[in-house]
Amino acid sequence: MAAPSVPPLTNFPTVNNDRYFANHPTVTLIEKCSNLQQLKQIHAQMLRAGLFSDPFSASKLIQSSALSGFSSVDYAHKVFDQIPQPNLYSWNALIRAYATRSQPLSCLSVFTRLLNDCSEKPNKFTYPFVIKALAKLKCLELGKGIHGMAIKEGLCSDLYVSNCLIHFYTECGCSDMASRVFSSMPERDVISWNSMIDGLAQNGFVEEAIEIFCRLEGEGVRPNDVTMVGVLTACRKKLDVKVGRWVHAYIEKNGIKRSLILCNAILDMYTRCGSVQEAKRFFDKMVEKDIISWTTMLVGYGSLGDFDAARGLFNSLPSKDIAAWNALISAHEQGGNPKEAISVFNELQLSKTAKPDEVTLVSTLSACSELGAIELGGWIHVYIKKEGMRLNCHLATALIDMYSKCGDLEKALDVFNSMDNKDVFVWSAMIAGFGMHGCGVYAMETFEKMQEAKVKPTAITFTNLLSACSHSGLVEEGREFFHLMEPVYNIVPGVEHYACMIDVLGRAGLLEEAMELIKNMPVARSASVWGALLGACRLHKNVDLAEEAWEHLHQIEPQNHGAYVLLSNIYTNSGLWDKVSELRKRMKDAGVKKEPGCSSVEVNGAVHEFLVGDNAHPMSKKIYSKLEEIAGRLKSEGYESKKSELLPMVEEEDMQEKALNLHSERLALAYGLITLKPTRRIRIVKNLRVCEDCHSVFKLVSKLYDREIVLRDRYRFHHFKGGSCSCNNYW
DNA sequence: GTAGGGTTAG
Repeated sequence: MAAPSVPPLTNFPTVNNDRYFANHPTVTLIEKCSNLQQLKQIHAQMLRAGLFSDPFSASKLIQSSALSGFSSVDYAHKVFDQIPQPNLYSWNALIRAYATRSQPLSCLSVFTRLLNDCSEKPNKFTYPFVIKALAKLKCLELGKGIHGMAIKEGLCSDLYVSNCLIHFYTECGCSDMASRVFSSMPERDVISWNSMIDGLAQNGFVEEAIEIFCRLEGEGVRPNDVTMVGVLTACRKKLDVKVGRWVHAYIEKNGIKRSLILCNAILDMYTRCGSVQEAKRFFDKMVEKDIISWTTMLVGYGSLGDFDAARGLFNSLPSKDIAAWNALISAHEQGGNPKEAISVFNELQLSKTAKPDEVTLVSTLSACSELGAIELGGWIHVYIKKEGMRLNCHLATALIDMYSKCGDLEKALDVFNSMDNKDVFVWSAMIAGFGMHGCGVYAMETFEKMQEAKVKPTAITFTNLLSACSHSGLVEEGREFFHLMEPVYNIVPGVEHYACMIDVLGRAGLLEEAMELIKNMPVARSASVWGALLGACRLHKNVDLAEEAWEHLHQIEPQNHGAYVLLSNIYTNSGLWDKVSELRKRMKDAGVKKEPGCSSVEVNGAVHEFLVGDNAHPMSKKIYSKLEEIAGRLKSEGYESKKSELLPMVEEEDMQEKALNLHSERLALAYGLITLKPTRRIRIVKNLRVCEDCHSVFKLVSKLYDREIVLRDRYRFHHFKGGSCSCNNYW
């Protein structure tokens, strides 16, 4: 840029706030800058020309520095510091700069300085910026204070201030306060309505959001594209494709501007509401698409479990950002395909096309949890520390869940204790961890501490808590929590809570009380309710009630093979052989297949899977000879196998002894004994429940081989050490 | 007599 000729200073008055400055050719050039160098030139000329004595001209420079893409807010701050006597306009310019550049803390600190150093009071322009920063920080209490200040100054009738307050309160999850601001406004514009609709939808008040939208129509306000994005968010959360379709039609009919964001929101609504076909049809018609559109479509394929389509779409992306990787990883993780999720994560690491972010790590950690892949999980923990990522609540929850489900409760507790501000998810995950390891008392203690920390429990917290009670035999406590849920915590017990409670009562042998509870349930009885009762009947050898429970369960889930196996075990234990064969025939006729047992053990970061009687593993021979060695040692210790469990499902009598030895968890155990150093714990994950015989064998092996073994089965953890198990045979 | 607010994917 050619240097503009600077008129001599004497031609211009030097008085503050004189409007002649605004027309100064140098000042008008500010907006035309397209790089930092040009801006710096202007800055220098303005200093030379003495234009900084006019706060207005200097503030123009602040605005340009802060809002242009080529400059920084730090630079804007330097400009501010050169203004000899900044007025409110200059202060506001700097506050705005920090607010829009997402530096809310700096924004607040400048605001505080303004209160002390500026002779003028903050005005209707100051408040919106400050409230925006507070919204970003979700500082509810501070925001209420600022709200109070604004009221005192009589600024709350200002449209902008009120609109910001609505946004602020909904960001803080305080929809009530937002509604109060909204209804007290003397005048509202479309932005007021939009903020209210979107805020309600984001906070899960979907009915209310749609209601407000209907009211907006009645009051003659014309909705715009942003309005419709909010309404679609509500539809998406409601999972109501009918309302979604109606909204889509409304957009077409009323000629609402179809911005890219709005189109993406329509697309997202269809995929989330389960109509991937409609999403695809819409997607194909979209004129403009961005990475969000593609990723949304990818998520849609993932939700259908169509991994090939998801992969195909992913491969066709010209540039793969981290969100696209995340969508693919999450599709596999959510679709019950954790191994593939981990393999995509490894591919991402190798490709280096994007850097894993928090979402990537959370999804991958979930996959590790499912597989019991503690080495990779631990590696991710180290990665988080190495990269200096802040351990937020999402990551902490995922880590606690991973360590718990991989059998390392100590590490889970370390993560838990390292967190300063724990949200309800973090607390609940820790309660679940204690529960599955049979530490019910600690789970309860954690719940107490959670209340001291003033964190409100959710329905999930109670599921975890009740499940902890059942795994530890805490009947009294379970009853008490269950009965306090609604009156004290305002959480209506759902079917999952009833199922846990029946488990609590049933395991303790209180079958009548359990049955009574089932009879009086105000919600529909699920398979899990009858399953819990059936399990209790096995433990307490009640054939009649078992048959009743099984019939109900069978009605709901005719293909549930676990139910067949359980009932069959109950018959076997009572010597009802006729009923066993009758049941076996019924199972065969119904075409129900027993899910094959599958166990995995992680060695050097790789997860090795074993099916029943598997000999696919390259070290198969060694594994079987190890199993023979174990059998020999057990025999010499006087151990005799107990064949009652699961065996009726094996056809030939002489296969029974062999079949026991072929149980997948034993193969995994043998492989662990061969490959892991004697000091290392062996961690095994099994998809089904461990049978009684294997449980006894594991106890003995832990003593004879002096090994710690951690086994996670379908229901809980078993820590074997020195010949005993942490579950105290209560499972 | 200068300025300001709301939206989409994981």
